[in-house]
Amino acid sequence: MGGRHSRHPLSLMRKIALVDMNNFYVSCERVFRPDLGNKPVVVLSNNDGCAIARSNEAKTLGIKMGEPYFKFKEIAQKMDMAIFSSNYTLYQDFSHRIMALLKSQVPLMEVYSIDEAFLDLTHVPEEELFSFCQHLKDQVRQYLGIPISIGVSLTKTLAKVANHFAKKSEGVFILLDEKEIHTFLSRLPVNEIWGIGRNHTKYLLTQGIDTALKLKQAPPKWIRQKMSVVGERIVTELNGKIAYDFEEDLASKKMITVSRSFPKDVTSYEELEWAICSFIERATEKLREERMLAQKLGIFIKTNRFSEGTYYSNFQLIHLDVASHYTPSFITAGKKALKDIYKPHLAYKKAGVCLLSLRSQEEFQASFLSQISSKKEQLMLTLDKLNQRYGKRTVSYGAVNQATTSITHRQFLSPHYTTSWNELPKVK
DNA sequence: TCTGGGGTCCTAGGACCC
DNA sequence: TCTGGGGTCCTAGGACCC
Repeated sequence: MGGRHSRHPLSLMRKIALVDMNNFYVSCERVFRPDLGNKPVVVLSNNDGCAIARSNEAKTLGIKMGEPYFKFKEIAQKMDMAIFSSNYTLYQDFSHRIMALLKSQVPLMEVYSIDEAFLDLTHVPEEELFSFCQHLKDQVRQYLGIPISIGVSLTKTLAKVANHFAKKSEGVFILLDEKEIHTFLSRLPVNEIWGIGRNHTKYLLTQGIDTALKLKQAPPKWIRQKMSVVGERIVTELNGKIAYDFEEDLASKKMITVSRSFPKDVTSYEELEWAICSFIERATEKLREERMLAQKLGIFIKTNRFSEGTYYSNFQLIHLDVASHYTPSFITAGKKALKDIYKPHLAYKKAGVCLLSLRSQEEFQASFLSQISSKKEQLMLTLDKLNQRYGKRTVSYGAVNQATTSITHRQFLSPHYTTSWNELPKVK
């Protein structure tokens, strides 16, 4: 497959692979149910609300991503479709194992999502690329039972494109040759490009840009004006120049969210408060797992966006005095914020919390300690002056030492991370 | 009856400072 | 009538992703 006549000098040419696990959640379920190999299979979201993964057979039957279950329940029964509630723990575990296997085969890898990873294959000679990828694919299939597709090209965006065509062929697709890139981009609808969503598609179509090739050839300045740097980067990448390089460090999280749709409408303040508190509990748990602290808490509540009548959705952000990972301080703030945005006589369908302004414990600790110690120094200087004026021993230096040590201790070594639920009402 | 959950990045505009 | 200018930081909201 292609690449032999590339005009790029080898030394400058990056080869980037995108590995994508096919119909990932469905494939995980199939590992334990080989009998479902050729049957339509669908995995549902939380509360069994809508389809979030579909086997090829289910796609053929017209089941859309995100389609509510009640809308295709009938056809599901008629076609003997296998339906699963989602099991994220299982999928996460599969993902970790596959990523570890891939990582052991390449010098540089970036995990992009639960079912996708970018690999740097620059070191693999062009004529060996195909078999190298084929081997990766076979290994994952053999050891973990999950089918994957691999697309290789010059940039991440083009690797995504290559992967798109890999899915339509044998699962491996190498797209390095300029002419071939041209050909395949001309066959790709503009909305299939990574980063071009509904809104940009709509706009581009009005401008007569309906294929990836036309976007590639669009003037970058005009694109920048209309679609900001994001659009400009996409064009750059389509032209084979890297705009999104591998992420070096394992970037730490910038936000932690916990939210749920309620299976039934929630009307009482107490139930809502209970939900918010349990979300905060889970969110702060995640925060501690990440070894981080947060200084802001956001809470939101929404009524059903699909039902007629007034739609109410509100969000409230609370600034804590001190960054923390201590559940009760967020609970207190959350309860107060909920009072501000809660409106009685409404049926709430969804609520959630998010933690923002995250910092690593180490970073925060360092700045906190330096603040404390500079305060302490100031205090000591003042004490010196006082003692000189009024005679020594008037004020004890020991007291200052003790106070600062105690503050430090309380801030970082408190064992009381979780809260007790005694004061919270139970939901029947 | 029933419609997911968790993220990232960018921009414009306001507040504030010198 | 004339009414600084530049920088930074923060926030809300939009767009997109899996």
